[in-house]
Amino acid sequence: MDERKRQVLNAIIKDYIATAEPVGSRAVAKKYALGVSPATIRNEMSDLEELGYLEQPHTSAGRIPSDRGYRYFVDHLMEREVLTDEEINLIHLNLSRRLNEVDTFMRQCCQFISQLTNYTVMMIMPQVGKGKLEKITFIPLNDNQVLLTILTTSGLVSSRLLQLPVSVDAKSLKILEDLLQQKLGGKEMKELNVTLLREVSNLMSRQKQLVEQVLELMDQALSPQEDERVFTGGALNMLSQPEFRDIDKLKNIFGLLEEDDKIKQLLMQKTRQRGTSVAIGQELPGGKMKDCSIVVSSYQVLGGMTATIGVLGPTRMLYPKTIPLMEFITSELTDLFGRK
Amino acid sequence: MDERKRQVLNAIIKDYIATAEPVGSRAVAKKYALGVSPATIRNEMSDLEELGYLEQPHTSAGRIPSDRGYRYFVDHLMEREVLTDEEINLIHLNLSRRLNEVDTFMRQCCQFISQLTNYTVMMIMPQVGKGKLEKITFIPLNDNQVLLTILTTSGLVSSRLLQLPVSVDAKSLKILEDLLQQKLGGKEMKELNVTLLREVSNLMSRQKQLVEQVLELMDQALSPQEDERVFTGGALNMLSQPEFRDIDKLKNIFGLLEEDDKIKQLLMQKTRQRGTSVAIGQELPGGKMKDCSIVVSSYQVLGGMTATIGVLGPTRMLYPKTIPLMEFITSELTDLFGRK
DNA sequence: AATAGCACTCTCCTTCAGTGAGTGCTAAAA
DNA sequence: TTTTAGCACTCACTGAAGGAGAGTGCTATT
Repeated sequence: MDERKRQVLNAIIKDYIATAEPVGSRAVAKKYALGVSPATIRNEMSDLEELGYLEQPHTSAGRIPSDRGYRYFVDHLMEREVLTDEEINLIHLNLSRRLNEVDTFMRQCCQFISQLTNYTVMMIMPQVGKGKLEKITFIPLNDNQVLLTILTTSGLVSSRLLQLPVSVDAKSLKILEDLLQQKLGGKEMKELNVTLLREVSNLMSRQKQLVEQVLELMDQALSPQEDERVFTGGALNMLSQPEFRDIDKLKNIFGLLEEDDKIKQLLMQKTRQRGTSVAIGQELPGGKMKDCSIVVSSYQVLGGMTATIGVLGPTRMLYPKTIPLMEFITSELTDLFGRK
Repeated sequence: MDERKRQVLNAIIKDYIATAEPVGSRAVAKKYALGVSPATIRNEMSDLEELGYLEQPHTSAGRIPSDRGYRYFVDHLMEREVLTDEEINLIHLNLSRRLNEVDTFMRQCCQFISQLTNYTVMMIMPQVGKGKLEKITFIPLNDNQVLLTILTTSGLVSSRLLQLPVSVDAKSLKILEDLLQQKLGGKEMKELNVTLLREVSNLMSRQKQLVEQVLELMDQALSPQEDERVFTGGALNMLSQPEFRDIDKLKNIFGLLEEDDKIKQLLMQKTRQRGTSVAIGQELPGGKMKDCSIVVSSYQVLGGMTATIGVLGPTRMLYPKTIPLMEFITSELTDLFGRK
């Protein structure tokens, strides 16, 4: 893999990313003045194909990058674009705006990033289940309804509405609250399973039935299923990509976007790596997304938890732009959620 | 418009709904034994076209229903399908399941209805802003964060996290809470604008600055924009409709689905009518959705508020199935939210 | 008033040749 | 040995032409 091969590969990938059309030897020689003739380029292209970096849709067409080609491009060739001041300002403006409840914030964030990148965005929420419980509160709303709010060390608030089958007076509730606070405060959220809760319930022998019911509701409300919400935005952007003119491909992708579990799987797989990573084409699980890539980036929240953002686009993605963008955004988010 | 014309129109629309292909005179005569020859049918079809109920894609093709034709079908011709026991059970099962926080419930509801109908579903949440304020609570979480929860007469809870720029002690907060409760309790939510809040703030002269800030945050948090959340589900279903093989049409529709404001507009327009109503093709505003219809249905929530569900599909929609389905679902929801 | 017959229209499909972009190979030049 | 020019070849794409098929509209007949 000598220097000229790299130049040729770089040129082809850049051109293909820009045009979505197979790139011919003549075009490379012309646009990216490498000082050699098309014939020479052809030889190099032939070599690159043999090495697995390029593909040919049919014998008399130009070349397109293979997944492996993109991988090499991302790892070794591309020159990262530097964010413009304008973009930086825009990001600051949009991310610093009133720190809402997590839910709203995530939704806005998705929309904003999808506008910025022109790709589809998927996010998973910082998992409440992973911090330590800091404060637990019951608010009696009326005889049957109680609002349960939980604050974790990560600074996240999660609130759930509990429908009680029997009425409870405020005093009993207060006692229960104090007890739970005392027993559960400082514990890891994920330890709050039925077993532990039941232990507590044994202590409250007086109103055993009530306690049991409250605890069961709590357990249910805090289940991971409820916990790890998935957000998406900018699915529309997929429709503008020429590679997804085909309805069947679109069906695959939109099908995935409506299944939260699949998205989680997709994002979690890459989350272990710190910072920003890329999965290209076949590197994605399932095989249904062979023409897609995702840029996955995590940000830290207080308490050592991570939240994850994924940008989904065609393999022919603007990596040199998208990757720095996501790195910057997640570092901003880490800042935002990292300081109290 | 004699009986036979109606039979012919009915037959054509039923056939077109089933096949999405222009319907010819021969096909009508064969499948829907009307006891007359294709030639006779042709004459009737020609008349129906003159009356505006049918259209012809080109001279030598069969006929397809016009928007007006569908309208006549929905209003006068169609035989409503009766829900099967299976469907009724399924609906019961899915709607009665644990009454979660509104948010989660709405999301699940959207998904469920889109699966049931095979169309795209849009919902707007019961508007918190339309009930009366019943109970207001501050929960101090730490020095800077306060959780504001509001219960309305409709039985809905809405909670918002407030970030205070200065720290507040619990006692002051309690005083403020009591005062707000006293002054604002029983007031219509939509009256809770800055003016009224400021009035309150004048009463709290001691800690004026703090109060101002809290109130401003409250006002912001309760703004209608935050209030009227829009949910969608089953956008994927659109991709299976043959009329939306065309990417540009899809873009229009998906574009709309990502704009909450447009959806609100769409649903609100029809909401005034009680019960279930249908908007067909050009009857929809904007002109971008000329091949779509929506079935809009509202359900009542305690306190006289209404929430709205819209089912979006092609004009060639299974009206006889979808309309009864939506009527049943909304009546179930009214039941569910109507009883305490 | 309903129907059979028939010419006519228009789309869709297939075929076919022409065009152009691009390759791969070979032989000559550097 | 590497690079280049030349050239034949391949293959997708386009547009024209022709045939098939579905369906209509008109007219004459029942």
